[in-house]
Amino acid sequence: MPVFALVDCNNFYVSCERVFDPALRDRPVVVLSNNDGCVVARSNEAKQLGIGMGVPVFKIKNLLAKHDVKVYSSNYMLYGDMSERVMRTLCGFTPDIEIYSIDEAFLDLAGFRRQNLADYGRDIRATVRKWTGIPVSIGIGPTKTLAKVAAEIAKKSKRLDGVLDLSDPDRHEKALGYIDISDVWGIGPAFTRRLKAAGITDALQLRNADHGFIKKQLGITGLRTQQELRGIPCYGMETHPPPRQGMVVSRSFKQEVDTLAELGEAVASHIATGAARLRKEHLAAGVLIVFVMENRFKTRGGYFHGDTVLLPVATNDTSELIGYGMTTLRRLFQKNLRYKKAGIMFRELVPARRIQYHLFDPRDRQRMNRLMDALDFINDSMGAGSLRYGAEGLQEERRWHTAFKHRSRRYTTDWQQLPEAG
DNA sequence: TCTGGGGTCCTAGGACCC
DNA sequence: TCTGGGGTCCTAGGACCC
Repeated sequence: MPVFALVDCNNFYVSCERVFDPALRDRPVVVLSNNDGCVVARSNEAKQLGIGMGVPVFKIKNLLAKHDVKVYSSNYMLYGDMSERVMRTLCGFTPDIEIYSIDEAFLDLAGFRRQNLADYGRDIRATVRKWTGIPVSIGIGPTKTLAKVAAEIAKKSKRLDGVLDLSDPDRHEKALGYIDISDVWGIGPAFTRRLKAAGITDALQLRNADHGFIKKQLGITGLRTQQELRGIPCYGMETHPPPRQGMVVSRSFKQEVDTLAELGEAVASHIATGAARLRKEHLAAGVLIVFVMENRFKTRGGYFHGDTVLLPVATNDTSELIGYGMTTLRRLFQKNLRYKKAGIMFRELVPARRIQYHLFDPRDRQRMNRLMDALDFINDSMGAGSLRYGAEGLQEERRWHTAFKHRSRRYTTDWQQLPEAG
């Protein structure tokens, strides 16, 4: 039987910014989504001001100004690099680790049962803090869902020192009573509504509810969540990530766009990004989907316009994919529409080494592979976007670009942007 | 005026077949 | 005029996660 520990970075993006700017400590700080649209991370001080997760920035402009909240655009290069450092540190404590997201990992501590697990957790927490500067909370339990519950309480409680061990079933009842139904892993807004309508408001009530009722209301997923709250594991450790099923690259625009030329640049650049990612993962796509979207808050419906291309041979060749992408976009494009977002999806992914070639394929694929290798080498060593296709556009300021008005420096991944000691 | 991006899984319903 | 039943596969939409 595994013992799950969830290690959860506190306010991760904000914590990353604080590592490199200690002046942000004890101050309200928020980090924004792409295009500086919504709040995606908040310091505890910002949470206390009532700033919600996912709130559009324009709705809280006054609040931000009034309390002098420090605002940052997303800096994914920085956060991705900090995440790697945290995960590497965790790997030193056990080989049985599942990296669940950029800021969370499950560890299997079954081999450490003879020690005091909470002590071991505190050791992990202190080490991560010392080596990376990132504060974490740790929850321990017999299922992933209970480990999540424990971490949630550990994060909020002042007395717990950031670690809570719920491996003893006698402690479940009290812990579950603290947890609002909407904070349970697997219970989102729709399930919360259904459960609250039936008078179920906390995790303890959910655990004790009639399982036939839960199955009927929430389906098999809800039932699993309930089982997990009862200490019966439905989800195991996934130490090796399953192969991905698809890949999406999309961005909304700084300003709305109404010309085919601009949309073409956006789509071509998303294809270039996605194809490079495919090559990095040694995959090729059998299907390309191109889509453009109008402003979903202004259009009554039907704001999504997409079209699918079945590729004759699975490919990760940027130039070939841009060719198909542009043909598709021309079919899709409508004059007099104002577009707010463009994107591409790759589906039917196959390992690049096992591509099924065509007898009468007109392309010299080996030659193109060598070209892509050279392209990737240059962009890896000189920075993404150093070498681009003309179709992606070359101008500095375009309406379709994404806004990042408050981005911090790439402290850890760019020699030009190292932190300076004064 | 201003509202992110990238994933997975489950389910219901339709098409199709025998 | 009567008018089955069951299996599989696919897709779209909904729900969830971070």
